[in-house]
Amino acid sequence: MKLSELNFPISQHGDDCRVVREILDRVGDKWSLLVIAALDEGPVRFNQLRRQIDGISQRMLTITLRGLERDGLISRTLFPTIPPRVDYELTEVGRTLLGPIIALATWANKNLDVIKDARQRYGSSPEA
Amino acid sequence: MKLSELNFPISQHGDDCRVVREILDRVGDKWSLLVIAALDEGPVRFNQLRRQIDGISQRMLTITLRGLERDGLISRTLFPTIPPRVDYELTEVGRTLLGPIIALATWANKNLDVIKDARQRYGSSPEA
DNA sequence: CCGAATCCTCTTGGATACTG
DNA sequence: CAGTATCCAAGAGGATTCGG
Repeated sequence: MKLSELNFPISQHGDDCRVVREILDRVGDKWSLLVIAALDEGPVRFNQLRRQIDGISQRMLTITLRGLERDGLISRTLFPTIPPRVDYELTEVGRTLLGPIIALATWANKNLDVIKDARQRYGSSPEA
Repeated sequence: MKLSELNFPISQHGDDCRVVREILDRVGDKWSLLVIAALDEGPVRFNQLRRQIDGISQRMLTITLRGLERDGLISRTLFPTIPPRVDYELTEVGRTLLGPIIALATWANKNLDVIKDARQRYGSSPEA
């Protein structure tokens, strides 16, 4: 399959761009895919997510979760207990994103070493 | 398949992150995937790419191409003619990325409308 | 525990002008 | 044609502090 076959309604020339771009604008940020990946196995609480993702700040976790909720990819459930408890969970739509993510992750697992090697060589060739 | 099954050598808890993150750090920028997509059908020259991608600046095209070349995803061929001519082409490794990209693009085509609708509703609920 | 608000820094990336 | 170099604006994102 060619990428150009994907944009039936939209483009004529190189607008393969548009579609790819629009996804990247959603999930291409620093944390979105990680949050989705972290929700792979079921509902998770806020601070649990925070520990799980490692490196994410409270602020960015909140922002990322809001964005994903806003786009209908995750759902937020508040238990009005004291202290409060909030569960985040993938929606039906959100779960369908796991496929592409796994495809990317699998690719990464296979090719990360190759890429790192390539970078090594590239970095050492200009000099010396 | 679960995402957690992917990280055989690396992690123990939520480090599903690492792998996904490392790819995103490579191709998650504003232009990399678009350049790769643009090279889908074969070798392309610099300014041809520039027109094809639409919106990319000369500077960013150069930077993006260097990065992808450095990582061994594309190859650069210089024809020392006057005026000079440079062809960019996906490498073997680079072509394998087309699969995951297409998976993402396909997902986007299916779900972009759903996402936009979700955002509409989300935006209108707080107020009113 | 969950989150909002403020501040401040660093990176990304666009515009422009110049070279071989 | 195919870049490189410089300048600059905008935004992403971290640290910290406060609130329910």
